[in-house]
Amino acid sequence: MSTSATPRERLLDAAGELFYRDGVNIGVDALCKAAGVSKKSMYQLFRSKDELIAESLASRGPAYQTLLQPGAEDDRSPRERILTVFERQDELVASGNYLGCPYVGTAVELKNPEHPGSVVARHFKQQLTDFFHRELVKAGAEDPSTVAIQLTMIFDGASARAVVRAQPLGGIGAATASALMNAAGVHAGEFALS
Amino acid sequence: MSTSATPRERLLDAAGELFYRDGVNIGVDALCKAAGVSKKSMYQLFRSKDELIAESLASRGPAYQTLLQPGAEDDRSPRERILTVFERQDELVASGNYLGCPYVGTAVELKNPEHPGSVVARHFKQQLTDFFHRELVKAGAEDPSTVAIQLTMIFDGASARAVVRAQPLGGIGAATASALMNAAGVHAGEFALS
DNA sequence: GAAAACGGAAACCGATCGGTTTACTGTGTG
DNA sequence: CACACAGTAAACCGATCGGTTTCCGTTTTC
Repeated sequence: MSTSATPRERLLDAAGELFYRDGVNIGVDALCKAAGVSKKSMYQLFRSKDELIAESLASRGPAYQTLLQPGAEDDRSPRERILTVFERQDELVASGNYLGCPYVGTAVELKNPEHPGSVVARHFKQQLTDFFHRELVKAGAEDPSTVAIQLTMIFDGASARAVVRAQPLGGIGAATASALMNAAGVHAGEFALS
Repeated sequence: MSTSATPRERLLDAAGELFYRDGVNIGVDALCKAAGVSKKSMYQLFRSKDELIAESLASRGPAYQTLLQPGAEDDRSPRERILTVFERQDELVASGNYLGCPYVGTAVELKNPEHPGSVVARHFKQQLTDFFHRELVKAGAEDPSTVAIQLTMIFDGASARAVVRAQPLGGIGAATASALMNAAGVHAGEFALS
């Protein structure tokens, strides 16, 4: 399984998994061993462990985004597309071994907002907010900027709940997002100017 | 300042601060040095570092609760009492050096829901939800159990936002809680049966 | 086929990890 | 006075930390 990809890919994959599962304090030795890569190679591919943290987070961004957000070919209503994010989060939690949003979790562990990993986390969260914002504009929401932020907060709040409770969410995220969108004038099946 | 309290109190104080500021991976040596307590004393006061993590979290619970929740003497409406929590969170973030809810943060770092520290975190979060629930019942909310959970999620979502953005929240938590309570039939100045 | 680059295994560095132990200094208490 | 107790300082333990270096085999490149 491992020797097929390049050392860089193997490292990014192993780092993404182990930093998430064990936290950013896992040792470089364990990381390299899991990736089947020597420390020498690692340190000539990445300047430091901190850079590897940031790069592994960034490299998993697109896949994580695809996992949560419906694609452009999904032509359901903006409201349903937004709720899809929360339903997929629900499934992710229910599938077990969910340890919270990797980006928020890493930012929490790093403590330092200027750490390159924290910068990546900030960027990813903004992308999620941007997705919500696009859909809310399509739905003709009154204040899409505020509601997009609120939906992101609900997403992270549901994530926090899943972590501290270590139990399935039971649809509470989608229910909350739904209630909030109702309050913001985004109703079922509604499109702007239609 | 430090030698006045007992070694146990000094340790719990230093642990509460350093585990929050630097994460639970801070070393026992640094902890004892900050507390002015020898490692020998520490290890005969606490079975292990893990136990110290849990005990320090638990010992700060009441103060943190008092910091966020209005006291019983505050006779404003349940809705206003609930919003007070989010306003105080806002102030906490604005005052700087906010690194997220200590309980959620520790649970995230520990990764293990059976860790004694995670158990304390779960208990504290339940207490916050219980506070919301009591106020919602007083206000005659339709589904107080669900809304109490949703408010807790908004609290933790706002906390996550503060961490990843490293900026003031600007009242977004209270605004979201407000919108959600409106949707749940909890309006300004409203008391049940009055 | 020679040379250069790639990359893994492992030793090595000083520092720190969680935890134990020894030695010593107070501070009462009989 | 003697004794026990509480507590600090510091050495000590094996393991691991992030990071560097040496060695050597394999692959690519001309």
